Amino acid sequence: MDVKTLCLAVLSHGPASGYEIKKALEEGPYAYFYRASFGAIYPSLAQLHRSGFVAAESRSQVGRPDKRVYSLTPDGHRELVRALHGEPAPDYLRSDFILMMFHADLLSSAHRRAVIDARVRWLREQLACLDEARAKDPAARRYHGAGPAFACGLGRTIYAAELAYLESSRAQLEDAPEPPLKGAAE
Amino acid sequence: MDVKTLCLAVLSHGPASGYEIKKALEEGPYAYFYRASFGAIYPSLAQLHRSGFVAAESRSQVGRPDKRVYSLTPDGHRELVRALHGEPAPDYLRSDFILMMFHADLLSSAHRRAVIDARVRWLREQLACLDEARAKDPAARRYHGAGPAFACGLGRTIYAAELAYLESSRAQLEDAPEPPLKGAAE
DNA sequence: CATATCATGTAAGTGGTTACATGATTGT
DNA sequence: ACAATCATGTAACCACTTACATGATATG
Repeated sequence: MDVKTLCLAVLSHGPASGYEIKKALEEGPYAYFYRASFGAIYPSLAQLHRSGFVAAESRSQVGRPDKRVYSLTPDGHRELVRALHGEPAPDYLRSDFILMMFHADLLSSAHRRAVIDARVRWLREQLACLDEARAKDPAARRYHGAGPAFACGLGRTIYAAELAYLESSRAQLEDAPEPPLKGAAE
Repeated sequence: MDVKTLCLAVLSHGPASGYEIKKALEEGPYAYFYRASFGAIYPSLAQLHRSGFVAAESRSQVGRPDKRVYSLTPDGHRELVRALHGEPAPDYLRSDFILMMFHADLLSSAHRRAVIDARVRWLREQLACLDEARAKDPAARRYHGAGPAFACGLGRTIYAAELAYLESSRAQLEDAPEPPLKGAAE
C-alpha cells in the first residue's frame, strides 16, 4: 500500500485537495497507521490523475496558487477496491521508544524517566483526542460507519493497554539495579 | 535510529556475524519493533568497522565464505549509549490491516473474514512464541534483565489487547449492513 | 512584527529493499 | 533430487523525506 492507494482511500470519503489530504492524514484517524509528506502526495495525485483514477477541478483563488480539488472517478473507486482486496503486507512498526526500553540498563535514570513520562503524556493525549473526536468534532463526521469505528476502537484499545502497562510496570524498570559490571554478561 | 544503531544494539548482547544479527532481528524480540535486510546490515557493519565501533574477527570455514564475527568496541558501546540518549523519533506504524478494516465497507465479506482470521492466527502465534521464549528457549537467554522483560511484556500486552478486541468486536463489523447506495455519503 | 495557515510543486538526497552472484552442507 | 540453512557481499532500484521556491492572508 503506497501513497497513491492512501490518497484514493482518503478521497473515498469525499473530494479534497492535496493540502487537505495531508491534513486528513496527520490529524484524522489515518495518522495512527499511515503517514505521508507533500513530496509524496503531490506527485501521487498527478500520477493518479494521469491514470484516470481521480478527476481534478481547479478552483482559482486570489493571492494563492489555484486549489486543485481531486475526486475519485469510478475507475479510481475500482482501483481502491482492488488494492484493498490484495494480501495485506505485514505490519511494519519502527519504535525508538521500545528500542530504548529494551536497552533501559544503558540509559541514565533521568533519561529513562523523561522518555517514559513523554510517552505517557503522548498516550493520554492520543486517547483524549480519540474520545473527543468520537463525541462531537466536526472533522470526524467525514468518517462514519462500522469500519472507521472499528479501526478507531482498535487504536483506542491498544493505546489504553500500553498506558496501563506502562503505569503498572515502570516501577520495576526504574528500580532495577544497574548491572554490577558491564561486559560480565553470561 | 538507523540500521547501524540497531546493529550496535544487537552486538551489545555479545559478538555476532551479519548473518546472526539478521536472525536475531527476525526471530528475537527485536522483530517486534524493527526490521532490516542483508543489503542494509552488511554495509552498516562495514561502515561501523571503518568507524572503529566494532572489531571484526574472521573465522575461516571450509566451503563457505569466512564468517566475520563482529564485537562491540568501547567506542561502539559509547556510540550506542549516545544514540540511546537522544530524543526518540515518534513511532512509525504502517498497517495494511488497519487500512483494510477502516474501509471494511468496501471489502467483500469473504475477504474481510479471511483477513481478520489471518490476523487472529498471527496474533495467537506471536503470543505463543513470546510465552514459549520466556519459558525455556535457549535463544532467549541472550536477552535478560529488566529492559528486555519490560519490552517483551509490552509487546505481549499489546498483542493480547488487540486479540481480545478483535474477538469481541469482529461480529459488529461483519454484521454491519452494506451502505444502501454508494456515493450517497453526507 | 513574527509566526502560522493556506497552497502547489520540484529537486536532491536518503535509507533502505530486492535481486543477483556464489557455493558447500545438511536434512527430507 | 530438492529444499533449507549457512554465509557474505554488491548493484540496481525505489519510495519516500527534506529542503527549496513562492507568496498572500490572518492571528497573536
